[in-house]
Amino acid sequence: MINNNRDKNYSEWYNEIINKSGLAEFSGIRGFMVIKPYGYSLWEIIKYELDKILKNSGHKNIYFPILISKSVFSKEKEHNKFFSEGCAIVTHSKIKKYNNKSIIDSESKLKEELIVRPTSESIIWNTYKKWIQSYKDLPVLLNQWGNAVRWEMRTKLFIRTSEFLWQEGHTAHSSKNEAMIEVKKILNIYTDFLKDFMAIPVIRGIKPHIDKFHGSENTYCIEALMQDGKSLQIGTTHFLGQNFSKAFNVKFTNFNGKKEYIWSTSWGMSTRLIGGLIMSHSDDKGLIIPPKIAPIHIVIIPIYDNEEKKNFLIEKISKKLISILSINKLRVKYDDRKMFTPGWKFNEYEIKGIPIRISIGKNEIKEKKVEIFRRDTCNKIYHLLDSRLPKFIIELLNDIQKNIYKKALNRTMKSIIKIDCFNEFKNHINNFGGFILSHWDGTYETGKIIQKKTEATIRCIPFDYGKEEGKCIYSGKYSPQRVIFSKSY
RNA sequence: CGGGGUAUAGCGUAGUUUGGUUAUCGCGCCUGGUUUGGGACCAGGAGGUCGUAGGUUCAAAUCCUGCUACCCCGACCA
Repeated sequence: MINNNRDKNYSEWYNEIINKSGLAEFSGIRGFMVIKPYGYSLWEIIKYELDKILKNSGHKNIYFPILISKSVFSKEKEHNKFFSEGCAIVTHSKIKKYNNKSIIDSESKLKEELIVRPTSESIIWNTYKKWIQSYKDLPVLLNQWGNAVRWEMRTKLFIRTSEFLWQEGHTAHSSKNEAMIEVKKILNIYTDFLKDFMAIPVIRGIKPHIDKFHGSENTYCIEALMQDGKSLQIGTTHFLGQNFSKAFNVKFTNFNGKKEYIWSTSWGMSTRLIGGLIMSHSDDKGLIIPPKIAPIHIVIIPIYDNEEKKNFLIEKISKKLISILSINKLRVKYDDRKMFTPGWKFNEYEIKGIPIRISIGKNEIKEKKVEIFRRDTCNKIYHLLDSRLPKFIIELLNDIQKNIYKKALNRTMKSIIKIDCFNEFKNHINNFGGFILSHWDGTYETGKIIQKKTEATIRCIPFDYGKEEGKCIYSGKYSPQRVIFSKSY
């Protein structure tokens, strides 16, 4: 049972879901998270599926060190300035005992401080310059799975933690056009991944310049709407232009024998995906996990009887069902622990968001059927214990996947609204949240004033909405198209 | 980083105002038994440097100070 109510206290509901489902907890060091077995198995599946897609699209994996020397880190000025505001710095290499206390050995001070990577552009571009000489070496399409550390002021499990796990792609291209294509291609890969695997609909767009990745020319993003009406930036891709190749002096010789700076991109999605997943789908009974990324698709719970004979039959039938489902590549768990009652187990797996639960007891044996519970709707279905059952379950999983997406899509689409009056805008954002399509004059100042007065920010200039000219909702000045406003995480 | 709040067994808590026996209760945990169709029941048991470091006092969970962590609000937020 989740005690907090989604509608009343969203933040505490979110924390309770994570705690009770066993996904993660804070570690005792501010902002750093322990990902527990169930949470990590979820991350492993997300990683496995996304990794497969990235490899299929021509990317290879690499691994760069977690530490970056201060001088390398400092070379690209804009990105350096920004990340310098909050990073972890390694300065010493030894600890010694002094008056029975552990203290840093000042003699072990490093000649040059090392930065725990907040992102890897600098070290990667410092290395790429050794790898790239000719147009024949291009494109470089690499991806890294790792962690990053950013000294965050205010943290929230999975949504913003001081250390997070992610993938960061870093590509090098011979032309601006090719780099632009890459940035948009990855954004579409992310969009499809969110839709097809995580069942999360997103809005694609470009970040206003005031909100782009520092060191990039442009940042593209996908934004997802959470159940409390706030937006979450769930993935980004950056067109870095020639900023990093110039900062690290990475040139290639083109077809005509002339030297040119390289065009580059970077892009990433992180453990924030899990936060978005929780806030998109879960309800007051716990997590709801789309089958495609569920660590367990089906849990089978035997309901025991007093009579040994019947128990034997229950187990025999359960095990047969498990083997059939496993052959169909379904992840099945059989929970025959006798120290927990069926009711206890039902609650447990509902909190954990397992898509399908099957109960088998004396009633099922008598009537040669099974009780099937689907987590997304909490409906119970009965199906005969026959050869059509595996197919039925596979189709049911597909249906659950679709239904979870449909629900999130309806919620998101229903929230999108065009507003042209500032008072109406203010009221709407406070009462309903959601995505608001309004005109903006494109200036930093107007964006800030609107944020101060409404708490809403410009999430993105969307690709798929609001392509008409108009007047800024606040200043009345010219606006080339509508942008997406919302409160956000 | 600023403002506010909190910290007592694995979790949730009483006790703190007004210092004074052996720190309260529930859940969980362990043992035995009966149970098992929506978080079972009975009996017995274990578990505490009261966040941490100091200070005041005959005496500190309780009063004072520093530190740390967590929660809420704000600032910040590829």
